[in-house]
Amino acid sequence: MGHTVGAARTPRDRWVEEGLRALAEGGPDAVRVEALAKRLGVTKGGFYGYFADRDALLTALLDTWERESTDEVIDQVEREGGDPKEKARRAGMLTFSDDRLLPIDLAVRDWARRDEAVAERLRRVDNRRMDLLRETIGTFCDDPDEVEARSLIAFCVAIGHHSLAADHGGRTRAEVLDRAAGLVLDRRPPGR
Amino acid sequence: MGHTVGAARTPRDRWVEEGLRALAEGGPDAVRVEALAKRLGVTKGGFYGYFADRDALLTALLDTWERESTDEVIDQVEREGGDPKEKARRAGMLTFSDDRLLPIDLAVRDWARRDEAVAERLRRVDNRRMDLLRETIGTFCDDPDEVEARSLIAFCVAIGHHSLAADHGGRTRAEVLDRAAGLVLDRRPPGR
DNA sequence: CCCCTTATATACGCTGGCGTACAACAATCA
DNA sequence: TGATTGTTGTACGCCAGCGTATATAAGGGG
Repeated sequence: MGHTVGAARTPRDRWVEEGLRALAEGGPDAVRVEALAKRLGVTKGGFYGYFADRDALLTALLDTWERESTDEVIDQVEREGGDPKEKARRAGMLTFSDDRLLPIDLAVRDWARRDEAVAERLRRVDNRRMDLLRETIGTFCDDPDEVEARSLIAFCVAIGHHSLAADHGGRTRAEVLDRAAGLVLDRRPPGR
Repeated sequence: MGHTVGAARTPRDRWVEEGLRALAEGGPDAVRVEALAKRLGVTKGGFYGYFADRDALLTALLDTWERESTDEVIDQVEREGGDPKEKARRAGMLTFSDDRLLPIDLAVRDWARRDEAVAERLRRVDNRRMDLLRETIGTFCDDPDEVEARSLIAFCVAIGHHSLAADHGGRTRAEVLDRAAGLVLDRRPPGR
C-alpha cells in the first residue's frame, strides 16, 4: 500500500498542494478528488494509492497547514533572531501577509465552526500564535490582563480585517491598519 | 407562478427561515432544497412555487439577512434612543450577541470571499455598521484617523473573536473582551 | 530486451441532489 | 356540495462526485 518505489508522475505532495489551493479558494467542500485530478492534468487513478479516501486527504491538508503555520514559521522566525517585537512582526508577515497561508487559514477558521476536530487543531495553532503576541506585548506592558487584552485585539484585527468589507473614507486599508497597529502595539501612558 | 391565494401550509417565509438556519450551520453549500423540506416535514413539492431554483432561495436569504442586520437593527436602536455610545452598544448586542444573526453573519462573511455579489452586500452592511462605530468613537476622540483606526479595531474584534480559538490562561473570553473594549472604546489621554 | 513493479487511465455502480411533470389533495366560494 | 384554485406528494431524468476493479502504459533491474 502506498506508492514507494517508482517515480510517480504525480506524487502525494502535489495532491496535497492542489488540495490546499482548492481549500483556500472554496473551503473543504471544494476539495473534490476529480476536480484536483483535472487541475493536475491527471485522472483520479493514482489518488487512491496515496489516500484511503477523500477524508484522508482532508486530514493531510490539515496536517500540512498546521505544520506550515506553526513549526515552519516559528523555526524561520527563531532562526533570524531579533527582539520579541521584531519576531512577532515577522511571524505575522509570514502567516497573515503570505497569500499562500492566509486564505488557507481563513478557510480553516470557518471550517472549525462546523468540525470539532478542526477546531481543536485551530486551538493549538492559535495558542502558539498568541504566545508570540503575549511575549511581544509583555515587553512594554506590565499588567498581564492588559497584555492579554491587547494580544486578543491584535490577533482579531490580523485575522478579522480580511473579512471586513467596509471602506474608510479616502483612506487605504493599509493606512488604517498601520494606525491601529500603533494603538495596540506601542507603549503608551497608562490609560484612563 | 407564485402562490397567492390559498393559505399555504409551508409559506415562503418558512423556507427562508429554514434556509437561514442551514446557512448559519453549514454555509451556502449546506442550503439544500430537499434537506430543508425534510426539516420542515414536507417534500420539495411546494418549494418551486416560491422560488425559481435553489439560487433564488440563496438570494432571498441574503435579502433577509441584509434587511434584518441593517434596517431592523437600526430602526430598533433609533427607536429606543440614547447617546451614540449606548446606541452602538445596543446595535452590537443585536448583531453580535444574537445567536440568530451572528452565525449567519459569519457564514456570509466567508461566503463573500468567493462570491463578488455577496461581497458587495457585505460591504453595504459593514459600512453602515462602521458608521455607527465612528459616531460613537467620534464623541471622545478628535483625530479622524484615530477614530477610523479604533472603529476598525472594534469591528474586527467583534467579528474576529468568534473565530479565534485560543485560550486565555485562566481568564474567560468575556473578561478579556471586556478589558479590550475598555482599551478601544474609552476616552484616554492622547497616546505616546 | 524482457519482466516485474508501480502509476495512471478507463469503465462501472452507487448515492445525493436539482429541477420537472403530473397526480392527489385541501380549501374557498359560489 | 361542486368547481376552481392553489399547494403538496410522488415519480422521473439528469448530472456530479465517490470509491472500486481492471486494463494499460512506463520505468528500472536482470
